[in-house]
Amino acid sequence: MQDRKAVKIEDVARAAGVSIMSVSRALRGVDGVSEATRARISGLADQMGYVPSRLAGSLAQATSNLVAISVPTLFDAVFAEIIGGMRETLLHAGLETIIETSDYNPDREAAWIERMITWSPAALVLSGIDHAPEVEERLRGADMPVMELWDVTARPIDMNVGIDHFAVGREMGRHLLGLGYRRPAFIGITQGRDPRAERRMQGLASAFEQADIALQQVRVDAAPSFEAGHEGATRALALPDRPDVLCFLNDHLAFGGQTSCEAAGLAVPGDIGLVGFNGLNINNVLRRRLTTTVTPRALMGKTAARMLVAAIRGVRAEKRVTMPVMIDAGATTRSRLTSGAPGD
Amino acid sequence: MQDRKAVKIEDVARAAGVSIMSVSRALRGVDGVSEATRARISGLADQMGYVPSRLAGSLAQATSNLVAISVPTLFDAVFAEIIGGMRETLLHAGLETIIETSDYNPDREAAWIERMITWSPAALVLSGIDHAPEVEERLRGADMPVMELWDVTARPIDMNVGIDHFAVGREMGRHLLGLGYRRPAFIGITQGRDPRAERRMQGLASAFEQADIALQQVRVDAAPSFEAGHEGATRALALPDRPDVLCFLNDHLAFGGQTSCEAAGLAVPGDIGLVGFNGLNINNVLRRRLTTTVTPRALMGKTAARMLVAAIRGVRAEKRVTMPVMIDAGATTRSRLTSGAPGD
DNA sequence: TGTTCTTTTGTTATCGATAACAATCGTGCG
DNA sequence: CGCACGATTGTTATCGATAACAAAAGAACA
Repeated sequence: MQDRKAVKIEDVARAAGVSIMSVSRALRGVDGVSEATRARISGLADQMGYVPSRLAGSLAQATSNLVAISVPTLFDAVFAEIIGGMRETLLHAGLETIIETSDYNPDREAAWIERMITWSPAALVLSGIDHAPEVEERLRGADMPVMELWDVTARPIDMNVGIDHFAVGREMGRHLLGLGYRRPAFIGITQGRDPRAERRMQGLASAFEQADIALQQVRVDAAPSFEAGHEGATRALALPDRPDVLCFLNDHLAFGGQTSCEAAGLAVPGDIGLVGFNGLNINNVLRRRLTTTVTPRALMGKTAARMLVAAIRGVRAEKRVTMPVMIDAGATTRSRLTSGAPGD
Repeated sequence: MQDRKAVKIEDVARAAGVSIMSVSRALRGVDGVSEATRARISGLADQMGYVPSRLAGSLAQATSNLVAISVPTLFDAVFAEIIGGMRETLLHAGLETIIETSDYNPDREAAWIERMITWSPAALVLSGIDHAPEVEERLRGADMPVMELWDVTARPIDMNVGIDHFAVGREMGRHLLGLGYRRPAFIGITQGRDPRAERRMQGLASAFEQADIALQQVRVDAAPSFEAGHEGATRALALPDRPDVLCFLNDHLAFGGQTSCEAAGLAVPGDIGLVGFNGLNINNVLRRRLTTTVTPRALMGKTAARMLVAAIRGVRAEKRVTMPVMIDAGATTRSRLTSGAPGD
């Protein structure tokens, strides 16, 4: 019995000698069929190789079980981890995920949202809080749950789970000040491409500013990557006022920068400090543990997914969650003990 | 004019004073409407904020524009790159992608395929050629294009683009033999979880076997990761017959293993050789370039996507493509020149 | 000017389910 | 014994599009 011609609900109904509604009810597990007939029907459906059509089902219900998720990139394990954190919870709730990579481009995100809306998704998940102008307007009107993830804002489109990037940067800045660093440099990619990184940089700058220290900046015109860090660090080391600590956009760049420093014959952390962001797993196997801020990616995903599932089911409790982060003091900055905090 | 109550094709038709079929034709860009009315209709549709329903459209056409892609994991940049390679081509052809991570679990893949079929996807993409038994049977019958990616087989379900992992392993084995290595060890994860890695291992073993050398094996019960390589290398170095070259499942494990060697006070490549697989970008910024096999991930994805698009449009030319790979001699194995190939 | 062919436009059935309401069946109770 | 109510089952309309066929309008030609 190959399903040469796909069997549909009607065929099952005929075979079972019941109406299609009974089949529909039986297979969806909703109320309104006796246990006896439900068992008979679902047995028959299995046996006949019945495959329901989500297209038809979703059309009739005017909503699908698709959760559409947009992230900037999958090359950064961070987003893979966030997605991983969401997926299990969503799958458990019978929701399918569809993933887009916007490549840090708001217009791409906007175009994708337009396309996704044609699928009547159960919910929409966006990375960050910076969107193309038309997007906000579009989504605030819709009654579909929208989750903005990874960054926080006082006025989310709908729901929001993330970390406070400005505070993260400031915290790290204070930490570095405490360790005696006085010539910090930030190494990132082209201004504005990664708004979260910009906010961290601003936080960092604000911390140093309180000590009347200016944060130097080096920008590489590339995607956030090992290579970008490598190049950025190389350029930073050539600055007239050579920095005593390099704060990278994230761990990836920091790893790439590390080799630049070694190539330049600089000892880490003796001659120069290196700081990343995220606390990737690779850190667990490095000889010299990177000083970084550890972000709760998987937990963030899971939290967001739980809130989404609740919202989809009509329960709307909390709307905004700021997740805690933790500085990993690491070994690529000098430890407090040995710091002789030289005035400059 | 917010689309409080979603405008549908009928509303546009009424507004334009034409039938819904004219609107349908006009907006899809199919033949059968004059240029004048097409322009008028699509202008009106824009203005009214009309958003077509893919659910309805796909139901009527009995096929969606969804291409469903299953990969083992997104934590490995390799799969992110393959997906990246496909996406652009698919998007260009008006196809949407939906991604699953099976976590190297055939049953999860099988369950996902069942779920995806309910969406009438335009095509299905699977990683590798090893599937749950029911999957092959299920898909060979279906008339939907199916692409098996990343590995090659003489008898694909439908289409197949990949590399010959056995040959890759054998090639590397010969290379290492030529460099004088005589005590090789393979470091992987639990047997069978990653079938491609097993085939590479077998290729490696077969090369060494021809020189009457046995390949030792170390298995770590974990996901392929930096940490797994770290632990595997540590264990390999403790073997009674200490290996002179460690062949890791992939670059990730090799990077993790590198620190083990350094921690053990072994010089690379002086005391021990390290070999990876894939040629990840990180290799471009390492002080010591990893000896590895470079795989054409993005190109593979692009090639597969092109073939899929053709198949979806009804053109079916080539069905099987084996992509070339290249050994990157790197600096974590001794160079031919300095090798004194000591007999053991 | 009438006929035929080609374009353009419209009508109706259909895709495969679910929602809302209608009908039937038992059973408890006065 | 008969009525009413809850549990089960069925009927019809609908979701929002496309396919297939039908009709009308122009263009070309004798």
